[in-house]
Amino acid sequence: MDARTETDVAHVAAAIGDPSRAKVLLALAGGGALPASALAAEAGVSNSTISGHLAKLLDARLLTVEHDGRHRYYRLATTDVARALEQLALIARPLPVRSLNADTRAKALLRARLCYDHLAGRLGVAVMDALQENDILTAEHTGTAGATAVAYAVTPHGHQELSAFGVDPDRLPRRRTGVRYCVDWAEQRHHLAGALGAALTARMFALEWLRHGRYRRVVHLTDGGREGLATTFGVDVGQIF
Amino acid sequence: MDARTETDVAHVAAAIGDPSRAKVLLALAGGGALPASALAAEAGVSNSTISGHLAKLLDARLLTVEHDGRHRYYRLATTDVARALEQLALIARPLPVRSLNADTRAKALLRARLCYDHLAGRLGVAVMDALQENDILTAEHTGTAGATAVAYAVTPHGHQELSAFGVDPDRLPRRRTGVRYCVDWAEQRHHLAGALGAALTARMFALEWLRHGRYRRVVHLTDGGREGLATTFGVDVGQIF
DNA sequence: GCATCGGTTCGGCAAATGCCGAAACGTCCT
DNA sequence: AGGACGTTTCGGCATTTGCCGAACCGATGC
Repeated sequence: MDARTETDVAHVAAAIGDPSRAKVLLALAGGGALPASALAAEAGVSNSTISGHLAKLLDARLLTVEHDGRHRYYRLATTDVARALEQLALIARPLPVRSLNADTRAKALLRARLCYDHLAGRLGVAVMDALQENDILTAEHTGTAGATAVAYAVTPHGHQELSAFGVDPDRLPRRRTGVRYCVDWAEQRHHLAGALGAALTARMFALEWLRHGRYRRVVHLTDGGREGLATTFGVDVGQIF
Repeated sequence: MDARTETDVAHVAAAIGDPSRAKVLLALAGGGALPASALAAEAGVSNSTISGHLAKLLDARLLTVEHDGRHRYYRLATTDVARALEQLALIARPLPVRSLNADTRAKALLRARLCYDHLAGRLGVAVMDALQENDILTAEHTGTAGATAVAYAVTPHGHQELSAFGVDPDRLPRRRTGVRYCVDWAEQRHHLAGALGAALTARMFALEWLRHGRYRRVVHLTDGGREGLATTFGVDVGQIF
């Protein structure tokens, strides 16, 4: 039936396991696409060096390229790649900060960042909390006592609210799990993922509640966003920003 | 609040990303503990070489050691490590088979294997299916249309059945999610994980339905197991073995 | 059509890495 | 106490790997 055999885990891991390449992947973990030169700057190496790295990442199927004239835009190949990165981050030690710049950026990432295509960090967790408190999402601890399944579901009320907000839960891409969570590596708590998380995040960007930072993965909250989150979803961002 | 900053993904990935070390990790992915010499044999390198590798894996927090006299038993540090390996396997290419031995082993892994502490492979998926068909587990596609949450839960009926089988869903370790699924890298479908999956698997081993193979990760189905699975859970293993 | 620009390829260098055998270490057994 | 055993440490070797600058390639634009 299935021709698949043991898989070459070492090859993929080796592809990720170089500081420069990891920086590239993390820079793309915000779901965006960047040209080789930008990635070279991000990793702090020359163009020729990054080119070799990118070739390796392509070979390992971690990235894809889109040719566009003389530009080549690289992005993560699948959401599975992003998921693998998050899973590794869950195990990894915190990295010592090397510069003031890196420090402020690290702090920004802890506050609010993109986990491929949905909101993560303290803001992501706060939104997740607020959605539950306002009866938009329920944490269904189905099963009994010990055997709790931490499944999240959209309530009927939530269905209304979300539609009013501009995210129709019925019109999400089919082939992807709608409501899903992600364990936030920094907060060790859940934030909203899946198709719904992505759609909600996209809508917030569309409404200019959120803005990309200098690094796409970093997310900034606008004044409108601060107000919108408070009035629409009851998110108190006071603790975060 | 939280002192965590950007994490050193590259370091962990590099630790996994060597063929010998990956073999070690995969050998331990069955949840067992092995001494250094056994791991050396598994990876096909000398004792001195494996010692260096093990030191690296310890440094990256992927393994833990238990000293026992002149033996030292190594095992995966956390379930997160196993999860990361599975996630990487989901991306990785199938590895070309090098020997007849490796081929039969690879086929055995596809049939039935341990995913750290619960059953995976075709058998794992078959059990998962049967549990649902027999109303022991329900796939609650909560939410509407597009926003389906694929949460699994134990039914009241299932609660009875499982208790009768010797797995009390109320007495599972608290600190772990009870009902959980895992995407099987070979089958691309769900198999049962979490505390319940682990308990169920353990019980099957206790009843001698399952037996460890030469490699702990490989699982063999006994005659009793074949019958037990059929009568108790309605699993048809005809297609698999 | 020629200069420019983004990107890859090539050559060469320095550093890191995997590997082994020999030796050292600590534990167990007699 | 002495020998066997499982494991780690050390020294040395061959290979791989990351890095850069220079040259090259193809698309763009004046």
